[in-house]
Amino acid sequence: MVSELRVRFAPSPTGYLHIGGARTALFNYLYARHNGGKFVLRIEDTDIERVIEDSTEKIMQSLRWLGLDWDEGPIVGGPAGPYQQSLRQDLYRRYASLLLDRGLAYKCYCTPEELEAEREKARAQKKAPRYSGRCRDLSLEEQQELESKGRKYAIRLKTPDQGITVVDDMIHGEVSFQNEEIADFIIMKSDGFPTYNFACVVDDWLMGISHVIRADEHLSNTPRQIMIYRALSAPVPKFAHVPMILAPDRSKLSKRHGAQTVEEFMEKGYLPEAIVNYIVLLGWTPPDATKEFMTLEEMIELFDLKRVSNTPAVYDVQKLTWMNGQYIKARDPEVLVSEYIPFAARRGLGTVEELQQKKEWLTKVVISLQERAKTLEEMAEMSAFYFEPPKTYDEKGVAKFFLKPNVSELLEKGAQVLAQVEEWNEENCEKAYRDLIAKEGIKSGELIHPTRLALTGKTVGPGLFEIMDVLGKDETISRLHSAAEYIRKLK
RNA sequence: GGCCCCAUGGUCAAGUGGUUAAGACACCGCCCUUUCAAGGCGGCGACACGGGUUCGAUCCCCGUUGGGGCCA
Repeated sequence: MVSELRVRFAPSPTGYLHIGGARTALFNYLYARHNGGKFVLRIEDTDIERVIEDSTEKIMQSLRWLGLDWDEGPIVGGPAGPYQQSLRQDLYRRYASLLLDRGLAYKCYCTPEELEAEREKARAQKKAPRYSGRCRDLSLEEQQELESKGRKYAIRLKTPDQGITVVDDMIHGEVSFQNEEIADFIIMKSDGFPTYNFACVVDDWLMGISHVIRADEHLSNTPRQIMIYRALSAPVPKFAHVPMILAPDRSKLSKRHGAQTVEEFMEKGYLPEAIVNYIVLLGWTPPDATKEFMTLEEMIELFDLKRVSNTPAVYDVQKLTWMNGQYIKARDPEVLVSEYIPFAARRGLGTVEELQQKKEWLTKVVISLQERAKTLEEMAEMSAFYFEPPKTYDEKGVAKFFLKPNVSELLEKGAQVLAQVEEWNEENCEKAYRDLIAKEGIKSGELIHPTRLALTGKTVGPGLFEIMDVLGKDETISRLHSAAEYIRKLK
């Protein structure tokens, strides 16, 4: 039987899914799909102290929202479950005692204080602070004596102290580590829980993971993991350590860097396709390096670990935002309206139900803002004037357009000619206005600018006649009168 | 501290032992236009440094510096 290609994404539920994690998940997903393999999701919640309530759910929600569905894992199940480390504790214990029985691991009774003292001493002598191996050759009697004193033990793996361990990495090539640098390390802590490296290896092995694609930061852990595989007589998978995504200050991504979790981007009105497209380009380029826009399907088609770079990338919100704008611009308005509604509701423009009723009208609103808004949140913000007349007028605009002579009269005339328009649409509004402009012998801007300010309170926005069309006849004329009135009072 | 990884413009990033060293975002200018956005055109801007190897290095090797990570 040809062994199956299986990859996994193994987040630990200590927070939300951030950009870096999402990118790692995406690479795994693409590699699996491109090669017809399986994509497994595993939750590494062994370190219970650091687990944050609900974050498993949040992470899974974010993955789904991005369109990265897993073949095996929580919710969907699978033959190698359970897919949560907290439910696999007996497995870790079983294999740890197996290693103990085979003499490949041993019990260590050292207390944290003793270990710390040892480290201090090493540091004082300017030596590498490594575990001495003092419990390695304890006799059974010695062990029993320590245990009778109530000493707890951790389990350490016996590591070779000569030779080298080579990590054959698909991205970095062969990376060698001196075995003497690696002391006997703990695989089971004295509280009975496995360490990260041990749980990870037991799971990857038992879950049949053939390719471990994960962030660079784990490269240094890999020789230790390889030692565990060997002790377990388990096949060593292929490794691919992808470069990390760094915050703008070039440090590791963390809470203090502001918006960077998938959930936050979702709440700000970024589209999942745009996020996926942006992050796939962080560390990978398609064969045609000038091709930037891709659907998930195209990425699956083109993805190849060989074209993943080995240099860390700083993510740039500006470019993500630009790309999001491009996606909004290209989106089917019918679809975009539904995505826009929750943001409009949050902006206080009505309840979701009310807005749903006005979908047809809102489609026009959305179309008028589509090529201007970079996010859905921004679109909701920009759309506010369609819902209510301006409460105030842009200050600079007032100085520039309202304080000119005869402006209120001009706006009244505008209202008059518009009142004559029978079939209210963009073309007819424009025609009425153009005729008036010609008749008055003025430049078009002299009428158009104050009108925009009157209608929206702003000096920027969609095309004027498009605004009129969306606003409707009565509302347009009423806002023109209000502005004319406002101007008269200014004097 | 020890070990490991990395180094092309501000950011992403292509690329080769000989190239005018792509492209995108951002920035600047011009055009279009009723404004903004979008779009079009153009501009600014890079092979970290020092040694080698070579007829020739951005590319290969070594070191330095810088950044990042892991272990403790």
